Amino acid sequence: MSAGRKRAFDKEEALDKAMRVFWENGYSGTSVTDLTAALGINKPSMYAAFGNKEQLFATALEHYMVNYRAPILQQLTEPPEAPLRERMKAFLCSVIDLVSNPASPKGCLFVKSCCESGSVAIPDDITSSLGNMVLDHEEMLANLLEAERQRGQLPESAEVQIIAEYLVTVMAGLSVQARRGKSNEALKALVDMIVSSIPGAAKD
Amino acid sequence: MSAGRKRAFDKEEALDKAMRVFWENGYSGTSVTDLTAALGINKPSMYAAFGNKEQLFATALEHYMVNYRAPILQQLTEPPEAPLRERMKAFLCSVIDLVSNPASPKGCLFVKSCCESGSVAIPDDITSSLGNMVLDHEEMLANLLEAERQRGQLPESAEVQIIAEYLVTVMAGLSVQARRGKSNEALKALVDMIVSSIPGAAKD
DNA sequence: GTAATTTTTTACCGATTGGTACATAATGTC
DNA sequence: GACATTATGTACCAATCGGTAAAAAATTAC
Repeated sequence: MSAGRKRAFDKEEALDKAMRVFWENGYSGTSVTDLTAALGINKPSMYAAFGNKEQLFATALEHYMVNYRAPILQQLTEPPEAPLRERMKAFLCSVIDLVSNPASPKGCLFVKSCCESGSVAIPDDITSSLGNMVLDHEEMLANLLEAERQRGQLPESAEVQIIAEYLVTVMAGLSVQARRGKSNEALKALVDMIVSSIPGAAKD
Repeated sequence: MSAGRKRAFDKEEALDKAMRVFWENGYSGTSVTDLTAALGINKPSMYAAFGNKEQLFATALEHYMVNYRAPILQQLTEPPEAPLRERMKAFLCSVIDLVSNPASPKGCLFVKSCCESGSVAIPDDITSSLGNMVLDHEEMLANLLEAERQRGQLPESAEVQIIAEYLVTVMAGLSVQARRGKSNEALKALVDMIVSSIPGAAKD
């Protein structure tokens, strides 16, 4: 065990709180004072634990992607015996539950950050890593859909790359709609229509 | 004619420049100094002409809605003899041209602002007027679709409200995708898939 | 020309920004 | 207990934030 005074706060808890401040207010809209107030710690403690504002944001964004966004993907693959159409509906409903959860800021932190990226106030490192994240996400979806196609859950002619990009686009749109106030129920009323674009899987 | 020194800059031109700064960097990411630098004027001139930062943003947003976003709606109604499906494609292509125009900031200022809305740094007036704008937009689309339905361009059973919300959702998604770097061509490859969700209009 | 009016320029305001120096407090090692 | 190590609290930094006071410059009305 290393020597020294013990940290008086839980680092993982603090990270989740910081993530929520960024989620609510964005990178530019969040001040270091906002963060330390929400975390209940002083600035030197924050800087010692997380580097600086930019590094804390990057860490918080990754925390969000791993703990909030990534788990939803599971709905798309399980249970494997369910029709793809049903799994897609469940997947989209989970997305909607995330972006319109009453216990969290509205919308998706990732989508919000993408909209903010490219601004002069956003560090270049963050802008480029956000770009990579979207590409990775689309690639993962495309691979997953390709596997479904080979299993016969999509027609042979299905363009999995296009479908993946369509899904990412719709997910981003749902996030914006939730952010501006659309209810969970209103968004779920769109799911059938969204899924009906998927070739083959759309058939009842 | 009123007395006094003449304004040395064109107010409408300055408004368009200010709009582009907000479009690129958002409300929180834009400083008054950024604005005066882009407009080539001093701060007192800006405050005299546009009030303050918040009022200038509200004016710039309206300028955007009227001059950039609203004209696109025309693609959905003209020419009236074209099939709705074709007009919808043209409409979505115009949206894509707006959000991925090389001569403008990427994405849609309106969508970007919706994502920023609700943050503590955003004045409440702006957040609520953004909410109204989305509702107005959806209502306008729904009315327009209802007229098409009565013309026989949509099945009798078509739920025009749902279709309108679906379209607004997809438009927001396209904006986010453009912002994070997707090309005009890549986005247009999604149009057929998007339109194929529209009942009736989807049939060739 | 003179007065009234409006814009521009310069210089400034208090408050807040992200970030840190430094002393103190608490812990583990020996 | 002495010492090295780490965290905390206070107090501060230069820079920038949104916004303005006051004087000079330019214009029209008379």
